[in-house]
Amino acid sequence: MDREKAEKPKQSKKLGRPRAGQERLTRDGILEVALQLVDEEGMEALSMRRLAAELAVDPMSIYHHVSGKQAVISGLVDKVFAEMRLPPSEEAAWQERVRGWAVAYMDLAHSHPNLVLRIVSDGAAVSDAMLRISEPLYAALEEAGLPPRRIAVAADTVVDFVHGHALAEDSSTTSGDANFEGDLLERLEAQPSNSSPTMRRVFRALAEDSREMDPVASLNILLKGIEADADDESGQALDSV
Amino acid sequence: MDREKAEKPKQSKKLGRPRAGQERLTRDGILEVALQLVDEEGMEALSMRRLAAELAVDPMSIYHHVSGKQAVISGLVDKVFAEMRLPPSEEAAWQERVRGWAVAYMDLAHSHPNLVLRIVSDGAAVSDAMLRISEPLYAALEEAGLPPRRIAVAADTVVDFVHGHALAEDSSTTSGDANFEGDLLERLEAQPSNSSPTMRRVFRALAEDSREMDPVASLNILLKGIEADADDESGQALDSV
DNA sequence: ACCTGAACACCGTTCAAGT
DNA sequence: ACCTGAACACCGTTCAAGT
Repeated sequence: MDREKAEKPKQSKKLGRPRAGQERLTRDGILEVALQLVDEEGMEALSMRRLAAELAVDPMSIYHHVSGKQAVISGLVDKVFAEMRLPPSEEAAWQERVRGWAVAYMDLAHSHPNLVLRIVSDGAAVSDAMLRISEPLYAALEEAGLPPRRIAVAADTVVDFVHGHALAEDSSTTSGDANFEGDLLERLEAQPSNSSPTMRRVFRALAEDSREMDPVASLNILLKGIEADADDESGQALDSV
Repeated sequence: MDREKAEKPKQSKKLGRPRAGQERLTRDGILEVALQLVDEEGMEALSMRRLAAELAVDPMSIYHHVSGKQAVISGLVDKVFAEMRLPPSEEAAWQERVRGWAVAYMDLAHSHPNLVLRIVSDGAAVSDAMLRISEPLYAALEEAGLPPRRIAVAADTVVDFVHGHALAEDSSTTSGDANFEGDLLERLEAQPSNSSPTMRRVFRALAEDSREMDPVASLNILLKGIEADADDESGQALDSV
């Protein structure tokens, strides 16, 4: 935790013998420096050799603590998930709790933008972490009165949406352009004039509307859909239980 | 389109002069072979050098037709988007048309699993392609009677969900394990016994339920939410217009 | 105009050796 | 036990030269 940061590989390679019991290199220390590197310079800056330089250590030394680069990345995802903190919101309505969970998860992704792609796609690392953080989501959905199968469907829907949204936010900020929304309208109007009439109408109206697009509006759609599902006794098509 | 595939770099490097006007290397030909390579061997098999070998050409020749590796990848994403075909479904209800659009997009992602990560995250390539395929989605949502702002929110919600779902499908099949669902229950029960009671209940019930998890169930939740949004005259919180 | 080869500045990882 | 250095088999891309 309070490991000293090796700011530059400026220290001489010859260090004094480390105090007994306090190893120079630890898995946690490696991950901490790796996370800093990724946060500051992006995923493409993370190489085993660069990481070693940052740690003022021979590249190969790292392999004594983690099995390889893939393990470093998975470790980072894991570490970031461990940071997720939910608002306390115990006796709130289930809708509020679902919203709170989704927002907390979105914030988590948002606070490490360079890692978003791995967070949403590193199946192995994520599924473990997901198990640890998802209970409040499932509990809230159970309180909505849904049977198990519909709880699972609703939870997947929320999680998949959050993942997709995190990616969209990430690649719209990452890929250069500041004004992504107005940009779309421009490119649309550069197209043949009979194409995409509805989108033109929509984006034109949006251009005169300064309000930000709030992902909570999407969450509200999800919540209304889940409510409707909870009120529907008949079981939609195949989904009773 | 009907370019001959260079199966192995078995041809001698010394080729006869190509027929006039029919260049040996074209952007399309490069992308076609690259897509085949990615589909068959995955993203990590795609290197400029490997691609050149597949084309029986010097690695550097490729740079005369595309600006670099990133451009190849964006080109692939673009190419794949161009393949999207919607079911005709003109006079269907708007719900049916939204569902049809989402399913077609999911199928698109599904048919190139190794490219999913780029499809959902290559902002630059995607936003162009997105403009070309999204009109039917926006048109269906307009028919639902939503004002522009809510059309945009609903469309984003659908797109983000589809992206998240495509990723989840991809990494659950990619990351080894066959039985992903049962696997979760096992790992859950290996945890301290007081943890995640709701999730245990849900997954236990699901384990005795052989039916597949159908993403259409999630789409139905979205549709019910959008319907509720369309029926709500008051404008939810900040979203009138 | 189009293609090539050598070269540069990197990668991740294995393996045998050092302290 | 922990760390190291050389080596292997790769990368993407620049640049000057060939036909």
